[in-house]
Amino acid sequence: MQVHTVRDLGAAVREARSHQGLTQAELARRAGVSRDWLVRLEQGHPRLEVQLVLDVLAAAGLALATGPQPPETADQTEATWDELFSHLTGESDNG
Amino acid sequence: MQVHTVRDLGAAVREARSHQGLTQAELARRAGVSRDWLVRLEQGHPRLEVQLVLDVLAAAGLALATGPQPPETADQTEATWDELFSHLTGESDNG
DNA sequence: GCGCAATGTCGCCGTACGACGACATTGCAT
DNA sequence: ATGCAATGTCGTCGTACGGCGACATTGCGC
Repeated sequence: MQVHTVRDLGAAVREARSHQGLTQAELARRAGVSRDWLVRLEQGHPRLEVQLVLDVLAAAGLALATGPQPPETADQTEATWDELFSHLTGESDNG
Repeated sequence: MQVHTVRDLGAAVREARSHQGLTQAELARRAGVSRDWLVRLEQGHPRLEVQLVLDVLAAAGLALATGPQPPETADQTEATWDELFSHLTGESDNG
């Protein structure tokens, strides 16, 4: 999933969290932040400490990668979140 | 390039910047941050505003992506930075 | 040796962060 | 309707951020 704004990060965290059945309180606990703060992240608040964001990403089971922007990118069809998290929500999703 | 800490982000920005022949002042100008701040980012300061970080990433020609952590990841051999930026520093790298 | 550009550092100021505790609201099961 | 868990919001406090301007240092060319 491409990340351009904090809203994207918030959405990713929220998806990952709910797909794992974690509450805000639990994820915040694991990541070492306040629940209050986690709410702000999921809402896309722009002025958050970047290291805390990275901590939460990790605690939520999300990896982050960077690299050169492709010179020109049209519409890249990406997998849905349900697909991305299929290995967490239910191993056997066929049938 | 995997991003785990702010140091990783700082390194990525610095690489991208120098590979494009940009000065700190110029990149800071384009991203709308102070040069002072950009120095802190490249040094891996952990308490930076995440949205500003994203702005600089974009201004430096870096894309950011997130997704579920692979269940188990051994040592993934990645391309070197020189390879990643070959299309910026020199189009023709063959021969 | 000299000048220039780039980088890294410092002190100051206005501002918002991040944690905490309490509360209101929402969603769901019974 | 009731009870409970989860979520979102508010006010307060201590603290560091982010921008600014100036300076020291470094690296390079001549």
